[in-house]
Amino acid sequence: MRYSKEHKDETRRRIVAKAAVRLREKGLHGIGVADLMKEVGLTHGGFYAHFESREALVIEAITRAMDASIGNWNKLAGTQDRASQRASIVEAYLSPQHRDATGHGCAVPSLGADILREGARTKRAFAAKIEEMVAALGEVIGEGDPAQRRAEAVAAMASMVGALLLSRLASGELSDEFLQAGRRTVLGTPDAPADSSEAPGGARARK
Amino acid sequence: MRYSKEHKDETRRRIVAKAAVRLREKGLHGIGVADLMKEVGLTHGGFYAHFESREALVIEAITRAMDASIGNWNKLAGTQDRASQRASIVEAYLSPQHRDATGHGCAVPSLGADILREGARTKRAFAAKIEEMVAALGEVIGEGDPAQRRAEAVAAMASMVGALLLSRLASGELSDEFLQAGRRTVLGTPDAPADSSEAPGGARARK
DNA sequence: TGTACATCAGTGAACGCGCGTTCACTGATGTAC
DNA sequence: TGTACATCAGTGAACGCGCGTTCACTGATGTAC
Repeated sequence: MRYSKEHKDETRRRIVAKAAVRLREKGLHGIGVADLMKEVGLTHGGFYAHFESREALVIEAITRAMDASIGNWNKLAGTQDRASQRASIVEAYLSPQHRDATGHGCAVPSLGADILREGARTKRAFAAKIEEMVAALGEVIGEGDPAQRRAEAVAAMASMVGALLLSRLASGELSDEFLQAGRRTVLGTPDAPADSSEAPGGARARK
Repeated sequence: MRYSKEHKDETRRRIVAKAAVRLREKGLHGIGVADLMKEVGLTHGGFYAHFESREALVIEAITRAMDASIGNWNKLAGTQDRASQRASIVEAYLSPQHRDATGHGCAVPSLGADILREGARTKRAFAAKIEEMVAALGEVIGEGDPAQRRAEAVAAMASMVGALLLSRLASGELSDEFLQAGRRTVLGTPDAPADSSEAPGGARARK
């Protein structure tokens, strides 16, 4: 063999990693095989030594991206009390950093709509990962019995995904308002339950 | 002139209407000029008698789709007390019907992620419509002073968009759980604040 | 009222381009002897 | 240790296809006379 097994595995890993970033940034059809391989420093013909088809790579890249989210959440489990864990996750998810780092963020807001139009294989893989995300989230942020924890995770995920997507879509002021609203919805209303200190136009503290 | 002015306007309207449906269903690049014109009963060459470019049509179709949402909400204003209006909107938005009717539903969950990768013109048009949606929603469902109403609208929109998107992505059981969770988040927890009657596996009443 | 001409929404072939995939080939390295 | 051969990750031209856009043309109808 020209290259060791490790070399081939490493090349494959680099392709998947790059795809996981670029697909989230540019959409499920936003980058082609040729451009992707060029970014990894190779030519497009070699792609099919690693993957059966473009779709196979897409599924792997998505899986990898979502496993990263799940892994981050699992790592947090048991490190603090549940309320603090919830706060950590929500603050990170609804931060301007996450909003602006599409390529390295959660795949649900950036690729969700795209996935709905893909083939059954891709859709199934994504749906399975969403189940895992809910389960992981329930373990880290939920309180009470399993059903209660799951319900909290489901609700939190919906608000976080919607707030992040809308904060990316909205311009200026409103973008931060979505992040802020999402934090309040999921964490309760810590600072001011019904005050009017958030008059439009005011600067909005983050974090 | 071969056809009256009304005839041309009518043709144009049919193209925009069909595009508004198909784009939401199949994504911003999911239907081409030729197929779209065929669905309207014409050939593709005639397209450019109506639109400067495909992008121009896309912007118009999106605008039309979002105006429909805004119009629906505005129509409701003042017909009931605000709490009932809120319930009407949320029940409709997070209904299985809306989940399953991508082509006729809210453009935000179905096209939001696509929009982020489009040109500045498309992005600006979409952002402006999101502002309008928030404003309309605040008028119909919000309580209190304007800032408070706006904050409620922003929060409600985030939860509704996220819940709908996730309910489309999730398979089986979890799909309904997202709709249910979204309803509870936005409407409060009407039936059972912290009970465990929603054990996984149980049938879930809708409406 | 009747006729010749102008208009222009719609037609359909053609274009240039980018894409996913295929395939014959290369050449560095592991392996057999 | 040294040499001939086999392997296979990676190369780059070529393919078939679909897309957005252009353009010369058509032909039904409005308008001028």
